[in-house]
Amino acid sequence: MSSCDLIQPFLQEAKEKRDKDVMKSSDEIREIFLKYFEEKEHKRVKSSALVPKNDPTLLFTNAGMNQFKDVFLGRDRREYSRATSSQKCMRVSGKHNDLETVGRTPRHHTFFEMLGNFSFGDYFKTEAIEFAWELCTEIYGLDKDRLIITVFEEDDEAFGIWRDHVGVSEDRIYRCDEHENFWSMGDTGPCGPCSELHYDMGDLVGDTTSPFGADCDRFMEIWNLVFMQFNRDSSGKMTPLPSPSIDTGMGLERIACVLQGVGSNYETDLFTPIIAEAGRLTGVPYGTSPDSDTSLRILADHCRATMFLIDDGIVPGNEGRGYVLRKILRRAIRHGRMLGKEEPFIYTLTALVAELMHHAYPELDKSREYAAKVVKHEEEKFSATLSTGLGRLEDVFERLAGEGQKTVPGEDLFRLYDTYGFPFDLATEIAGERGFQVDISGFNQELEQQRQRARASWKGGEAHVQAIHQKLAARTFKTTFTGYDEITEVEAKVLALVAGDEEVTTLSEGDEGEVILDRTPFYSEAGGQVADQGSIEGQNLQAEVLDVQTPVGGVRLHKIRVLHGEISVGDSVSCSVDRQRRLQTVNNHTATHLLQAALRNVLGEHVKQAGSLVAPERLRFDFTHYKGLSSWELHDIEEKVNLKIRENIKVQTSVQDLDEAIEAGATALFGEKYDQKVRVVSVPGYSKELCGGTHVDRTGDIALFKILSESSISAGVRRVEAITGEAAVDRFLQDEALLGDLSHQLNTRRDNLSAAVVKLVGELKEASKEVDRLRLQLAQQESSSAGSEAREIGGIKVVAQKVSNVDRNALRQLADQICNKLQSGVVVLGTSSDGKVSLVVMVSDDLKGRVPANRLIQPIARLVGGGGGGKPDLAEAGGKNPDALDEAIQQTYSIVEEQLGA
RNA sequence: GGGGCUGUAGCUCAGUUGGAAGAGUACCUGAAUGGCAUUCAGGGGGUCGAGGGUUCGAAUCCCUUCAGCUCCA
Repeated sequence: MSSCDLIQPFLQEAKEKRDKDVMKSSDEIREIFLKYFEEKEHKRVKSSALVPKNDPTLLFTNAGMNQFKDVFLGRDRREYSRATSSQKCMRVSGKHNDLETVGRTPRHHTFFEMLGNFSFGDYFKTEAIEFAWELCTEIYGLDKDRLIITVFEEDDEAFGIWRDHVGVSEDRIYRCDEHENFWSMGDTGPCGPCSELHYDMGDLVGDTTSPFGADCDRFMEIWNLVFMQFNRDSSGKMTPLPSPSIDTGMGLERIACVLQGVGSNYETDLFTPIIAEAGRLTGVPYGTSPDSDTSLRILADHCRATMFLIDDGIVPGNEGRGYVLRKILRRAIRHGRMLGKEEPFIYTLTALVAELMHHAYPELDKSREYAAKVVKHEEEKFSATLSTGLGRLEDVFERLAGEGQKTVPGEDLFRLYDTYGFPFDLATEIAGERGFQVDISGFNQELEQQRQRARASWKGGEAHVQAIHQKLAARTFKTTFTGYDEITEVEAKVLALVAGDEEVTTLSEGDEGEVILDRTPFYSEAGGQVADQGSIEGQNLQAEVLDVQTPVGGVRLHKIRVLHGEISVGDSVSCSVDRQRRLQTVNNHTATHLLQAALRNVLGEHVKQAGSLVAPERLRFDFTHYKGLSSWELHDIEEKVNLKIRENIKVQTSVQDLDEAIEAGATALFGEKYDQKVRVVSVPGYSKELCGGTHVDRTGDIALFKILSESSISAGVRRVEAITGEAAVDRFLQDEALLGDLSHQLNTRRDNLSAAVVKLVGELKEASKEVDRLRLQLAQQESSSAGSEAREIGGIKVVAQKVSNVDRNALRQLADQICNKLQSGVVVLGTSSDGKVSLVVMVSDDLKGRVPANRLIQPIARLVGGGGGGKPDLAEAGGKNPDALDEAIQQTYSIVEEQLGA
């Protein structure tokens, strides 16, 4: 094989670089890969974000093909059939969970970059294999004698290509089983055999004798070529795909390891600067001991992951992706501590990561400072978690010492870990220092139980796309959207009709169903903007449009209800959007863009959209920010948005090439997939966003912008809700009326309202205190004028009285005073108000053993139709029968007598 | 998605079968003292996260909800 005419100059250049040793930097290795496939007519595609879009089955992007998944599945089409990318990936949960092994092996990472080339029904096995071989041997200059090939055991075709076409000798081609060399996306869908390139590390890892296939570090898989050849249905039957595809993946860290001639990925230039800096900061340089080296490797890995996750809009939190980030960060902090560094320092390492990687990922520059802030905050918070955990651990030690135990039960350790986030290994270490054993198996048992609980309740899965919609998608309808300019009386033709789960030819009066048109003014719900509503009319038809959705690419479904007549496939109809509703929505949409610009302006460049809703009534915008907004900031934001509205700027829209638009600074939603041609909406001089939504003509149309609320929706994500136009004006008028009413009620000028309320509240407080005081005084007078002399019952002074105009608090205070005056005795007071009775019984300390208040009060309370209780020195009760109060008070003496006698 | 924990004065937190909302610290006032967390006396400060229920009575029990922490997926 030879044909590399196309890339002769490129090949020449590569060879020269190799000879001069400049090809060895990872930046260069990545660039060469992408450049090579560009030379082979591949479209260079930017890495998608670590947060997969529209794929609930994935927590993180974990392979280069993720962003092309819908293309492979035939749900989406691109303008190119060959692509290449360097994809950011995370393998930290689910099927590929490498977290525990990171840093302990030379190869595993949480974050890594996957180089890949893809064919969407274009070339297949022969070219894929040729490309891989040529790039490895001719361009990267790998030693052919160190390369080992594997193919799927039944894939004679691939075996043949390697042996006959490429010329690899048979003894270097291994056939592997389904487990190793057969790939599938899920239980159903595209699948096929793979072929892998392995590199013999040999002397680099000090192992030149292990056979291929042994569990060792000698042979490293560097490239996996997946041949998407079949479609597997739910019964397991495989049918050949009409246009087979290619998906390949080569870990950048691994090929760098090979090309830089080192034994471990951690010794490549992707890691060494971070490890060196971590060593400097902790004072434990690399090479000090195996344990400290492991910690340094973990630190380096986790710092990379942290920086990239934060850049993609993730904030440490307590669930989902945020939790994974927190876990990674805390592991890093923990290893920093193991190296003796307790003060925050990880945040300087993440900044270093941003600096090292900014050639390939220039966006990191923008989030470097923000990431440092977030990481430092997390480092400080973890310290707090550790110290409360430490306190709890001390309590456990104390308890065990009291019980004479020598082993910390697994239950305690698990509780500390599960509830308070105290690391198990740290607890073990401290226990050891205090001379305690730990029950490891007990701990693991608890952990396993928790895992099972969580798994048992896991219901998640892929979002369900109705079969009928899938079927329609295959027919590739084309619906032209006229709704940017033309929204009423748009002539269209009915292409298809759906009722329930079936395709139909006609919908009649009273029916609800879905219709696909060739042209439509109706906006389909997307990008947060809700769908248009309106009407469809025809010769013998009147129907209302309730909703418009696009469940699968290319299928724009109008959900309608037929009011009169009927609609059939092939009919010509006239479509009109509800104009009022649309205008309000449009106001809110453009305002959302202004809001986002203002947020970045006021809060900083780290603000990233995390969701939005644009409805006719209001708009909602979620974004990443680490703390609540002050009223000053909110005010500032409102002011800036309103200023732009008053400037009455002409809103411009244009269709541009994606890369050009991004280059020109357009804000793209992270994780969103865009076509190659994108629509850019800009408010010149202020905002520029990729957006398919509908917008106002001039910003002045919005009239007024008012924020209604600002709140938190999850850790690190804030939500702002706002209104515009008519709704905002209405709101303003309502507020006006309210203020007018208030100043009238308080009889003061409106600029004095606040002061007046403060004064009023203060006075009210004073007054109610005064009332309490006076009531008590009154009650005192009443009780003394009623001749409160105590009766002697069995040598005990007893006072029983009814008082008026006191609340329960005063009743208690009064009883307290009388009791003090008696020095030794029993006081029973009762009062009634609002048809209810309150009773208090107080007994001096010396008597509470003989006549406990809580026992005495019960029979008295029964007399007034209630119950009560309390402590021996003080009891309270209530009742519902005020008429019986006098009688109950009188009965007190005999009840005391009874209880003394008993 | 499933567990566990927390929410009480500006801050750190007590609060027992449901029965008087507390301590330390900070703050204010007064007096004494004068060397590194000065002492003493007095005082202000609370929708006990929110809403509902049970009860004569709820910080406490039940339900709902919000926020934070933490583990598992």
